[in-house]
Amino acid sequence: MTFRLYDTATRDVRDFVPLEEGKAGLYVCGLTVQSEPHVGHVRSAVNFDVLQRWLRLRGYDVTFIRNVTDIDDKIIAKADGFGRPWYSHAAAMKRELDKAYAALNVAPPTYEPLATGHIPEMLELIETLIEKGHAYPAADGSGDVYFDVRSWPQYGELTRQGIDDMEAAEDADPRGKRDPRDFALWKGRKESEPETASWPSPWGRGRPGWHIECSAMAGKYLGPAFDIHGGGVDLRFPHHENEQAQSRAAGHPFASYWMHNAWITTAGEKMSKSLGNSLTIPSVLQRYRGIELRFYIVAAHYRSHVEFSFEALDEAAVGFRRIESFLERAGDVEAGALPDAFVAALDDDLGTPAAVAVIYDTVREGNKADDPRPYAAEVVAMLDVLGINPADPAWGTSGGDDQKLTDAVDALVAGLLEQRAQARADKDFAAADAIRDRIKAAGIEVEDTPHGPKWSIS
RNA sequence: GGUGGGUUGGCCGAGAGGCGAGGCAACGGACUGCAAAUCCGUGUACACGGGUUCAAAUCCCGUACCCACCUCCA
Repeated sequence: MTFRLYDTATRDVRDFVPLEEGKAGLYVCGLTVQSEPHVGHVRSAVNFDVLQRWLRLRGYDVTFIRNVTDIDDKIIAKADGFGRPWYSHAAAMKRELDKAYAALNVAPPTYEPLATGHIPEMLELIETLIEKGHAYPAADGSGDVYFDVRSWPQYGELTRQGIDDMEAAEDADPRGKRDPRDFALWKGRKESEPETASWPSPWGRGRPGWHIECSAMAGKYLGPAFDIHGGGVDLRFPHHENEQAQSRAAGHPFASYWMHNAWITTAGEKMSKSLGNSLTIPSVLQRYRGIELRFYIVAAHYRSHVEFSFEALDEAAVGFRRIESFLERAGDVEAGALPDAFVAALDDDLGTPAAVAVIYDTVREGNKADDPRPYAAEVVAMLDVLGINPADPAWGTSGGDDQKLTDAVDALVAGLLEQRAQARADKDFAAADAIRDRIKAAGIEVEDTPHGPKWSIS
């Protein structure tokens, strides 16, 4: 059985055939670090994290590049609002992003290049495009350089659009463009912009256009041709279309497969960066554990639109706790083998919903069995693939004060449970229940198990 | 105008021609002193109208509604 994935470019599910046997080169568009990350951003990261884990488990030597855009219009504009330089703002938001990734157990990529660290590579690519007749410096002396879409007949092939069918942007400032659809490879510095946000170039000081960074960095770290390019659906056009056009026009075959994750919306609206609402990662993590949010994300297919709601997240969290309590009952086990159905699910375009169903089936079998451990071993292995194994150290240890607090509560509850045990032994159930109710009033649930009573925070 | 996607039971969410994915909730039962947990059972769900087929949620035609992208976006 081979891994199959949906390729946006061909619009069908195809066998994954890497360019080089046993290796997989993966480039994913990360974020523009302009504001706090929200649930939608993290969905993309989690989806591609699962892809990375699956490819590795499938035996591929994976090179995973996920870039960070740390210079662009919005960053400059937003930094102004904070009263700090653009680079300071970008760095601060990058730290928030890293925290969010860590909180969701998103494994780090092989390398995480910054746009500002690759200006020479971009300039080189732009010059190649000019030499080949696919780009030109603006005639208006602005210092801008544009990609000439009319010079590239395949323009629009990724998203199956004809140039003449495209609407020109309403706010399109024709500037020095030959065609309104031409896009900026390089932006000449404007007087209003900070000097620090510009770099020297053959066309004067300026900064890179948005798309060129990905072409340059993918080329540098993965080579002119690589296997998979990913990102959110919104990036298909213009970003990915432009990336592909400029890379291929420069003579690079570029990506073999394109993967795009769907949106998470709220109240029917997409989470735009401008909303800045309650769905930032820090705010969601005040109410739910990272592992619960990740489970919620992974329980839906990456290509399906998700309408975010706290009710749905609640349900997911409750369901996930059933898996966790099964593992607690089973005790410590090593990861075992993956059930065939689970492997088949992930091989089929990362079918995580079907994979989660296999986890639940296994949990049920384990709950029925005299010895749950073999089942727990399978469950642990499956959870590891999805990045939601509660025992994974990535979720952090609750040591220190938490542990001291737990010990203190345990000592107090233990005394009460002894009294209750005595009452039960005396068949004085009214007294026994009164003790249990009193403990419950403090927010602690008592359950009787074959191994004696157990308490947990309710 | 162009391009892509969607509409599944009380709710979430898979599936892409033929045994009702899975979860949450609800109800009944087993277990329990009672609970909890766990297990067993209970649902005739596929936007609408036609069509193809022995068989359609799944394919075809049409209709309605929703969403995304068209140079800031995960």
